[in-house]
Amino acid sequence: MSIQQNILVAVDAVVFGYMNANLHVLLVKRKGSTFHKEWALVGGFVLDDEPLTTAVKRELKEETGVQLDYLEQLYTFGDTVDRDPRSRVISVAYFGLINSSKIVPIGDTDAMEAKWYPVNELPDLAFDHSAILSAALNRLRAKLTYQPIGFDLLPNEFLFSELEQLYVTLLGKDIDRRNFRKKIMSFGFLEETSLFKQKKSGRPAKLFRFNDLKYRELESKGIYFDL
Amino acid sequence: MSIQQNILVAVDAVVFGYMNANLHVLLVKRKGSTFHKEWALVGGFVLDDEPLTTAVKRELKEETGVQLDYLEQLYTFGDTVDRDPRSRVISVAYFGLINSSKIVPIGDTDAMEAKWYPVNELPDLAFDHSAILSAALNRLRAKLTYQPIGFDLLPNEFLFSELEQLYVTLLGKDIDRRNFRKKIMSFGFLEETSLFKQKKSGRPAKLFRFNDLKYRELESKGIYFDL
DNA sequence: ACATTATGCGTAATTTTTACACAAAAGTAA
DNA sequence: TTACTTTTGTGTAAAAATTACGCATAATGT
Repeated sequence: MSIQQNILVAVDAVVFGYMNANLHVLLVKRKGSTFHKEWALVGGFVLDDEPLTTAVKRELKEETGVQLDYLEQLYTFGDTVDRDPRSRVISVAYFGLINSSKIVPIGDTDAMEAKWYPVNELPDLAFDHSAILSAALNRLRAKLTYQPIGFDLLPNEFLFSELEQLYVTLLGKDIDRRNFRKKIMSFGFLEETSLFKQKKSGRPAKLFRFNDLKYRELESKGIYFDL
Repeated sequence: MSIQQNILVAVDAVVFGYMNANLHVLLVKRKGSTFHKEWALVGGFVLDDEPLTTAVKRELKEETGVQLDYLEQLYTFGDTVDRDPRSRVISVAYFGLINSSKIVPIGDTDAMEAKWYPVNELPDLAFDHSAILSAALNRLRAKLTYQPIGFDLLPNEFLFSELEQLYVTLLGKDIDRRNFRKKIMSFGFLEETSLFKQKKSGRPAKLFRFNDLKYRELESKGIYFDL
């Protein structure tokens, strides 16, 4: 078998972070010849002997230094704009989340190269990255309602009101605080800590923790988590 | 930008058909040098200027002559066995369904090259095709419960008992005939025809038809279809 | 005509979801 | 120290959805 192909394989990552009660995406300013100085998703070409997820993590490390808490394959975009005029590129897009307490503020200087953008204040993006980002947003919102994925966007210990706020922000619809709490607690993967957190005013609130082990145990029993 | 890559891009299709009250998969017997005479999914290399779905349809036509009623991207398998020892291959897997009345019996001769296999009597498969098939089965089963995808496996006109049987077979759990019917009918995308079908014995049953337009209208209103 | 097979309904019990209000624990300002 | 504001924490009743369940109808075969 002797196949001659001229298609390049790339990976792109849509990485979401949650800060200031808002969803953010990690973008980098391109330095290459194509789309020079434009904002784009983190990504790049896959090495010959490199697994796809390894490629994603490598690019992420090289370009931003960020480490992921959640990563899954999103979709493969193959019928799109070329990166290099001489060759077609197909891009395997990934979708990642990062724990908000691990977020390193980057790109606040003038010589910035990577930056967290609020999803409702996005700049124009290079390539078809707007389409990829849009697909990732849909996936995130859909997944949020049947998989406890929101915890990967919060710090390890968080207030119930923060969790609630996250859902309100990402799903864009109101939640009844009491019913929400009842539902989440009924799943059994959240545990109270002995810690409290005091805001500027109001009653101090318990901090909660997501018990990943417990979650996996429940999941393996085929239990569903509809919100 | 001058990238030298040695990765080949292929597509593979897991095509499901439903016949004799059983789910089947379309397999082909390989003729190439690698995995010669072994059974495999339909697939092949993507042409340089060819969209991915076009490649899937082309391979399908070339190798089996089958036309699809439903096609969606499944997953990209990239960390797997090489097809060609000289190069790495990543494969974008697709997932397709075919209307059971369009199924052409193939491969019943001795010189067969393509064949419908019942999913519970599968032969060993070439490459990592077992893993791909398994992912497709999971996707099919999951999707069946929130999207009216089962109709693409049935003839245009079908009995309610056939639809019910399909769900029982694919989901592997019992269904209350009356509740099932109520639920499906409540969605509003099934319509009665004036036709009847007579089995060997028993009361003749109405034939139903899936109204795709109506479905899309409902779907665009954001209505969900949980089973 | 009688037994057998499969279709086509309707209603009551149970479970899940939704709606809704008030007390408790802090800070702040008079 | 008291009154006011802010935020957390909980329970119950109404409504909706799901589940369980039985019997009449329309054919075939003997």
